Amino acid sequence: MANRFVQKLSGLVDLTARDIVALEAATARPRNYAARKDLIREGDETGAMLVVLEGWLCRYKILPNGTRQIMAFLMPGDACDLHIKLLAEMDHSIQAVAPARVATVSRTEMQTMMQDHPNIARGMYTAQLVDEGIMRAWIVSMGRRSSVERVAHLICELYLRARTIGLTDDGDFALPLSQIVLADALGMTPVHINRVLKELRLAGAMALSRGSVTIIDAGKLVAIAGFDENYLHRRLRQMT
Amino acid sequence: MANRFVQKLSGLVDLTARDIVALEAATARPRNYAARKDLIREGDETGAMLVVLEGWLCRYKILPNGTRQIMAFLMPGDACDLHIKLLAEMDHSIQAVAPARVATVSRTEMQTMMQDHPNIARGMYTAQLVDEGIMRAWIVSMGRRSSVERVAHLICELYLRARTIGLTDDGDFALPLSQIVLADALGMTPVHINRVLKELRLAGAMALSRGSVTIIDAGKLVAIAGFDENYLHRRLRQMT
DNA sequence: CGAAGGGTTGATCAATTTCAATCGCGGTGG
DNA sequence: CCACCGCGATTGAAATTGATCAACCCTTCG
Repeated sequence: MANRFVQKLSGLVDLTARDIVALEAATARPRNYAARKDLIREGDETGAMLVVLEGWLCRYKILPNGTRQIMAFLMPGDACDLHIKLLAEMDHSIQAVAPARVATVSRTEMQTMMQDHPNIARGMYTAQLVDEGIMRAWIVSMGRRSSVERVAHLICELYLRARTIGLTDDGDFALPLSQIVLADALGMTPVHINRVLKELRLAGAMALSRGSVTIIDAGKLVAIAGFDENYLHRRLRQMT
Repeated sequence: MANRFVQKLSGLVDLTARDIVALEAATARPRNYAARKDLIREGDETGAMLVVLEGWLCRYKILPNGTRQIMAFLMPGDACDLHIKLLAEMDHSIQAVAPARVATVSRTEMQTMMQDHPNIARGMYTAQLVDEGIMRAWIVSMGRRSSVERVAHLICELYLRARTIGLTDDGDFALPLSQIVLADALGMTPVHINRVLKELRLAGAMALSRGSVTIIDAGKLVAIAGFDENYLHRRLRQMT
């Protein structure tokens, strides 16, 4: 099975065979985590950078009133928190939302690799910029989109991200997220998520069941979401 | 008047006299922008990094339905989009919300400075991590806080950020944001912002008028917001 | 002096949450 | 093997939050 980290970076920059060897070596000893297992908790001292090879993680925070907000999903190929060692402690937690295989790369290891492999450095910085764009898109969704638009937008985003790392099968892809997790990510109640999903299904746009999404009518879904993929910056090869 | 960029970075890392000279040289030729002036528009080719010296900017995006969402405020000392040249085009716009004085630093200039001044490099990466934490906090606010909590939380954040660069005067600070701008930042309507501000004033927590905020009872405001300053990472000196 | 842009308030409306109940499924212990 | 349990999914009805619509006021600025 392909190394998703290599696959993702090679979608952002050109990698040489040497670069690929280095990336594979750095992620050669992954660990497995069960769903719902916390990898890092808010308040923990900062540690190594994580690289997701299989499965899904999320960043989240629990509020004083007990509600939870998910701020990001990390799927295979995604890395989190380059340079994180510069901060003293984590301001949020990271959890596996589905069974995951995750490699850890220490800051020094990463720094050495980035010094020796400028393509990798460029790729990492680019990935970080894209992740920031994704966060901004989430802010926009939460602030100014209705619940239906919000759900549709998130599915569009996740579908495209999954597709660039080869995890989609035509209009289908595995989405190992319960409606409760979706609710925590979109700032809604599980009850309302359920109604919105029904609406999208009846509209013939998409259907979610047993851990996988079927895009029934992509055009319709994109129209409902008001989705513009520019923030995912998928056309990078031609830049300097 | 102190160079706010220097002031901000020296709150994150120790700077030598040489570092400070380099930073001052890099920001020596700022330009002035009137309120509401766009510095960068969505779709523009990416350019230099901006450094705010005086005044306030915001990042924002206009949706198809004409509404606007602000995703970040940039105050004096804040820099935006280190490495931005790695992306082909901007996925959002940046505008002055108040009259601003802004320096631009090209990517090569910045790279040279970071190579020659490791402290500056550490400071820039740290600042970027903090900015990401701020974005995540905004996602949490939009997703899981009520309108009163949201307003209170934003004011707490802006107050602390302003204080670390020396822009506060006891419980007072200049907040050059109209209620309309606040509404665009918090995903609410101006009408509702107005009612929430009234509520906070009547509760004796804070008051906003003519471009400045007075924190009447900080404890009360923090309690209403459920504010935890950890995400601003203000105690960094002791790290490696 | 007049116009424009914010700020303020009231009344009504719509979206989403809350509360409550039921259903279905996979896993577990007997 | 089967009854039971717990969690997620689903649906209905009531309650609440925040949006919308519509004035009016005040200050600033040309």
